[in-house]
Amino acid sequence: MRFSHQREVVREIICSTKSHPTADWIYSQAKKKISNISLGTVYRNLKTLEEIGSIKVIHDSNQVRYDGNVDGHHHLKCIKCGILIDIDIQPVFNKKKIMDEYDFEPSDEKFFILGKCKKHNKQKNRK
Amino acid sequence: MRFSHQREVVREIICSTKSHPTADWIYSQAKKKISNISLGTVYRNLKTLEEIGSIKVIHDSNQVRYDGNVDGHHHLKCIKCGILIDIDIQPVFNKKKIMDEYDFEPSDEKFFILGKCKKHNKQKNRK
DNA sequence: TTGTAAATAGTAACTATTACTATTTAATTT
DNA sequence: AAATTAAATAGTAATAGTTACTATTTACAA
Repeated sequence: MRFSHQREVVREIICSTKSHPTADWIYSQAKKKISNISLGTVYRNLKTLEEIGSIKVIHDSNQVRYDGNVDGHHHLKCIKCGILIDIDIQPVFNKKKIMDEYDFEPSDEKFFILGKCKKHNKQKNRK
Repeated sequence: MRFSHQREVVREIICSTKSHPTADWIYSQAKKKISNISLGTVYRNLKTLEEIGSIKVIHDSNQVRYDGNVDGHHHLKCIKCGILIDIDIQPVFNKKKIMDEYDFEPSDEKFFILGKCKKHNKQKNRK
């Protein structure tokens, strides 16, 4: 694949935030560096970057978000403000039951925990 | 809320299948019963039915699907054919760690297991 | 029955994404 | 260093999925 300045800018924007941005936000940030960058270019490069494993796509309800953290991890999602937070825990499940009962061969998991983030829970003893 | 024949038809279509249909498929089925039903009516009723808890919405990659099974359950997804299969297992995770380390108050979970369904795995001793 | 507000059908509008095409550019060859 | 070439781009048009709008219909209460 040929080097592309636009692709590098898009990649850097995604990999330098933990905010799980949308295509539109990435586009607005990219325009700060390349004022005439095209939205189509952003979308094309998002797809390319995902294909080569530089970023991951998160389907968060009806929004598509992008994640520069490509290590296996999962997410907390606040039901009040919608923020997505990376977590490094792995859910445990009965793999044998899945294979035996459903005749299914698991290879990956996507796990979302919904709830209230620190700004929105009712915890009393907050610092 | 007022009774609506259209809403009942939509609900019945969703609740009588395990196929996790899309809005479009529901619309095509609904037309068999009410030939001039409007797609807008289908969408409006999908939203209403979700709000009153009669159905659930599943965000499956870039597709929106509807589920008549409203009991807490999760899904297997085949990476070959895309089929979604209901599973009645619950993932186990370290809730205390989530609360302590992330200051997050979990209330619900969404869990997808990706892999190969019985039609697409490599199991030898199939019946 | 009649009155009414909710729900509908049909259509237009909107949003996110992809497709198209002439031009530009990275990288290779001379 | 200039010429070559195919990949990538900018700008625009098209598409798909969904929501908004409005005149008409319908459930149901008075």
